[in-house]
Amino acid sequence: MRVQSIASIKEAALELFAAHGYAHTSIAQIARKAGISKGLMYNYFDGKEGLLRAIVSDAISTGDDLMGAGLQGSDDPAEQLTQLIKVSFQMLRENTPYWKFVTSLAFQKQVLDSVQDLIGPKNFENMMAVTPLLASLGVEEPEKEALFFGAAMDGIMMGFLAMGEAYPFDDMEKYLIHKVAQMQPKNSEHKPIKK
Amino acid sequence: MRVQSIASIKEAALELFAAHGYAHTSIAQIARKAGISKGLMYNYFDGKEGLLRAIVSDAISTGDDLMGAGLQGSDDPAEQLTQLIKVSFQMLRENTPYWKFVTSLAFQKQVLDSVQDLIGPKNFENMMAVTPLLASLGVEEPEKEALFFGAAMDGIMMGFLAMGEAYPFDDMEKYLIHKVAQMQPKNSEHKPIKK
Amino acid sequence: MRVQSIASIKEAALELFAAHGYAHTSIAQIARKAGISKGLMYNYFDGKEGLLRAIVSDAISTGDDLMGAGLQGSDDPAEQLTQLIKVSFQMLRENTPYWKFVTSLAFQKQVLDSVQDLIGPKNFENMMAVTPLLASLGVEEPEKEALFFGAAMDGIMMGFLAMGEAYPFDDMEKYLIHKVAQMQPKNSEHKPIKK
Amino acid sequence: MRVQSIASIKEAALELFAAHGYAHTSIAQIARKAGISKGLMYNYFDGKEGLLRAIVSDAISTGDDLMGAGLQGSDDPAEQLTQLIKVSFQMLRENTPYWKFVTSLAFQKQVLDSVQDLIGPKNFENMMAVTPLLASLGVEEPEKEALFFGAAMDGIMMGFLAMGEAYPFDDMEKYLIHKVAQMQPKNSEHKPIKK
DNA sequence: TATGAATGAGTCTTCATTCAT
DNA sequence: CATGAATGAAGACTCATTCAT
Repeated sequence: MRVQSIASIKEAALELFAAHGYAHTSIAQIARKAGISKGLMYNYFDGKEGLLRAIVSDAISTGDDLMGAGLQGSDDPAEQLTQLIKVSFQMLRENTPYWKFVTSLAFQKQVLDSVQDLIGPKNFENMMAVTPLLASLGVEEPEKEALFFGAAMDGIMMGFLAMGEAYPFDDMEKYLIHKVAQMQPKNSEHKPIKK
Repeated sequence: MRVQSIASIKEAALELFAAHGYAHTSIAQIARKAGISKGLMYNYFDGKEGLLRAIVSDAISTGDDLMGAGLQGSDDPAEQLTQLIKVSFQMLRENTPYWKFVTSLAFQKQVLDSVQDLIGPKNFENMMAVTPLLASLGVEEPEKEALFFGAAMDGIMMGFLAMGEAYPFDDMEKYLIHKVAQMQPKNSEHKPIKK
Repeated sequence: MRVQSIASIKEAALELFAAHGYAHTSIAQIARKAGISKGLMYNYFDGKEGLLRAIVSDAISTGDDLMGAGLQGSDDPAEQLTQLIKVSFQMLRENTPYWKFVTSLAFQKQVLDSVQDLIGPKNFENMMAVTPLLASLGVEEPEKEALFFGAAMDGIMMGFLAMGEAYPFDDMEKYLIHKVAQMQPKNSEHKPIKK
Repeated sequence: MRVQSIASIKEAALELFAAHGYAHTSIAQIARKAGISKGLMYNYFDGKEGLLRAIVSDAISTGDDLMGAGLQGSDDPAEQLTQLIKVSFQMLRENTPYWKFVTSLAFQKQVLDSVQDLIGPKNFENMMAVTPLLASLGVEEPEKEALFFGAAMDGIMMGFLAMGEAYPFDDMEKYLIHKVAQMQPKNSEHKPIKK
């Protein structure tokens, strides 16, 4: 029962935050949508901000799991990169308003610092994961290329989130995968590095 | 005096919006900082939202002017691209909080739709400007590459705006310029790079 | 107009605080009684607490003025002490609920510290004023007697405030004055000290 | 176990009331500190108010017991008065926050009337106990002197409670005892002071 | 052109109390 | 005897906007 309530609160809040933004979603709206009283929310979360934190935390876990799963599907770096791209694009496609919301938090001073603490390190972690893959593909400056690659991913997401269906999202996914394929070292005699 | 008042209102509002966000800046604060009364603001702008619209509109003009100037400095596509990059990075460096704010607007449902109408087309326009440059550099799929390139620019901006000084902003600028240099067509007989 | 509003807010708040206590008086009640909107209160005072502070501050000023006036009516210490007593009792008689309220604040942790800062020093100041009077009346330990005297005054007030009309307030006033009269030095040959 | 629970609830509530005030202590806090559930509290007490009433009632009993013990230590009125003073001061010294809280209740309209019914008569009872002692010491107006004396005690308590360590509490105790000693009747042939 | 007093709807948050289990 | 999930009313505070002057 407890678990049920918490879940429905989070769910309702997430949808409303994604639809109208954090600031423009009231506790009353969340409670109404979740089918509970306003007060109950405060039994489980540390205010509106705590609720946001919980949601973002969940989101990051989900993202990490998906990314992790993408990496484990293969030992080939090119394949892994491709998987990473596919998983990311799929995530965005399936839950567009939600990721739009999470991304927007990175820019909002008005939103609690603690949330930014959760989001901030993600960029860095992503780069750390991609760098060795690029290195084993023979890229000259793998760290910078990882940053560049990550930036492109973010930018595509940004374009998609900002422009919506008008953005050639699927084409960009293919283009990225195509670029990865081009990175394939000619002399692929030495086995891909197993990580 | 009318012009003077309008300018000081915009200036004050911009600084406050950039510093605390749109939602967390009150009309009272703006009026105080601008040295005018709350009422006067309503003589010149259509409420808080109208003020925001005016500011964003100015910002976009400024950005366009800078971009245009960057393009006109040379006839060589590689040079022009390089200039575009340099100008963009410089703009961000010189006015970080301001661009962080403008960028954040792209993600905020809470902020007036009319503002998004101003921002939205920018991505497309940028792509339109870059595509012919890439084409003359012999890039195979210039449209997609323009989008990709623009996305990378946006992503770098995002990283810088979100992470601040921790982001290797200068390095990324060099890396981008380096990439442009590599695009140089083989038959570069007609125009050697000057700089 | 501004002055008028501020005055009516203070007046309404004072009456309500005195009648129902600080915690049990709502901003809505104050606004209704003062005939203004809830919001206006926040234009002039720093919230409910700021309003309280302003009221207490006013009260202390009033008290100081009355006390000062009491002391200036004569050069004779016994007369001055008597005046002090009379003025104090009169103050309590005329504005009982009000002083009950102010006194109660000294005991309330829940009420802002800054209010206690205003009230706290009063006890000390009163003692400082009475000590020289007692000294010139030949009292052996004037400082302690001043504290004792002040304590008795406070205690009488407390009794009156707690018990209301059942407390022999007038009798106690006479008794105090009688005690002061007994302090009169027999050899009153040396003139009273002029302060 | 019932007794145990009741005791721990009272104890926890008393400490919290004393530390943060009645209004600023929540049932949840009390239950947590007492190690029981919120619901259980309502099995034993008639809500928050009933709990307060029970606590105050206990406090008054304790006070009465101490006072009674003080009176029974001797037959000499002066000795008895001295004992009363010592016991009272000791009580305050040992449990300052607690008495500060109980005293504050006398001033709080916000707190249940029924509590004031418990506290109110105390003043009167104390006077009734002291009057005969003063009479046998030859004081002229023993009733008024008893009230005056009681008021001084209350006032000292107020000063101590309001000002804390800054108040010369110990000195005032000695001064009071000194005053009692001076009341000694001239024909003190029958019983010299022992201590 | 300019002021700032005034409004009132909208928000978050707290908490004593109830009740199904 | 005991729990704690759930409620809902109440309260403090914010702020864009209006309007008489």
